[in-house]
Amino acid sequence: MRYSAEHKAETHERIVRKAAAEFRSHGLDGVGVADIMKQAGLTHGGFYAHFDSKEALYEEALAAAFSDSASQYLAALEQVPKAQRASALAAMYLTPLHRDRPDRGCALPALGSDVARRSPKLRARFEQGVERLASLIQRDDGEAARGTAYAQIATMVGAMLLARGVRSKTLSDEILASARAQLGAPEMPTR
Amino acid sequence: MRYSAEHKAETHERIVRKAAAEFRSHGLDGVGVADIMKQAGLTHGGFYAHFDSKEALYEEALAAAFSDSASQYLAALEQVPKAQRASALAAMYLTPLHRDRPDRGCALPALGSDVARRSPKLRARFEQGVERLASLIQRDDGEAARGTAYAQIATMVGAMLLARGVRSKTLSDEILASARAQLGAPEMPTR
DNA sequence: TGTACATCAGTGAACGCGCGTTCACTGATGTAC
DNA sequence: TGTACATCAGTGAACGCGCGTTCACTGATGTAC
Repeated sequence: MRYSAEHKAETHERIVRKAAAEFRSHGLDGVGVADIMKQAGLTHGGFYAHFDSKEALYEEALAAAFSDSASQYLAALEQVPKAQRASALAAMYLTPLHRDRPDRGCALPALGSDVARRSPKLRARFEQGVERLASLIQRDDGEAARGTAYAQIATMVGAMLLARGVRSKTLSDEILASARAQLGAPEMPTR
Repeated sequence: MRYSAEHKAETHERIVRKAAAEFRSHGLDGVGVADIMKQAGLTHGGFYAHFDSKEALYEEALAAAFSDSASQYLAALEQVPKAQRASALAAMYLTPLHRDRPDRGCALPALGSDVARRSPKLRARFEQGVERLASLIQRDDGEAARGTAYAQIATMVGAMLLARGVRSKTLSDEILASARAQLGAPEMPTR
């Protein structure tokens, strides 16, 4: 059955979106091509009409994950005065909801350990995600501002990583709370 | 060929040590039982004389990884006045050498994303690693001190995660440097 | 003390399963005439 | 405008490979007598 070009583009995007969620939930090795295709309502054989390899999907899915979360944060931060954006981002980021829903959250803590061992191409995508998140909270483009932004992103990402890895919910909450406090994030975050 | 009890214990420890290094380098799914046994100078069949399953090895290897790095840091920090220990740990931790040698480094950034999706048992081990690292820099046992310690660990772990994930060496160095600056770490770290 | 037997760490072949990828095929729709 | 052919997204079986795990076997050493 032949389909139109728009139909193909839609299908392609649907696969990428599902993959972006599944990879963040279960890791790059934790989901198979067949799983993802099934989630997109297709059979596994058709995968290669859309992608050269699973690796190619990694790249698109990672980019999609960053686009999702970045635009989410961007929309919310637009309504916040520049001076408060850094702490507002921390407040949005460091929530129990974000911890408990990695499939919809930031790909940095979800896939960081994994991506560090993958291809330079994939790490270049990861890098774009880091830069994008950092750019949300840079007040100006001085060197010092860049440095501060990276350190804050590191705190956010590290806190999320630890909060997800730890077994005790109490400790997990405490880790998020202490990172929020460190970054001057308001107590009860919006969103 | 039968061996003495000490021989068995030595072999067991050798397997665990190799596993601790290999898992940190290549991830829990990135190394097979056969790889590890080969590294320990044995064949894969003998694995089950030492461990019930690969999962059991995960647990021992993670504990061993934390013991290694914790005792390493502990020895160095003993010679540092209590008030400077937090920044001294940051200086030791946030080095290019640590970034480039995950096999000998902290398991938190190396395996965090992975462990977050594993069994509660494994996450309990991970939690012990977090507590251990945090305890190195707690000045007293007040609640505030605990919180500060967690936030600092998060910054260190997050910075290492990002520094390893990013493709550009320049950016990677910059991330480490900004986290060091954030944590008041001396410029040229020992070790 | 010397001897026969039991033990069990380690070997290497084999099993079963899942996964990425390939391939022959389908059939609805676009295109050429 | 109508018709024959070409295209190609999607199907589902199959392939090949790696991996965790099992198993029959080995043989040096500990133990019982």
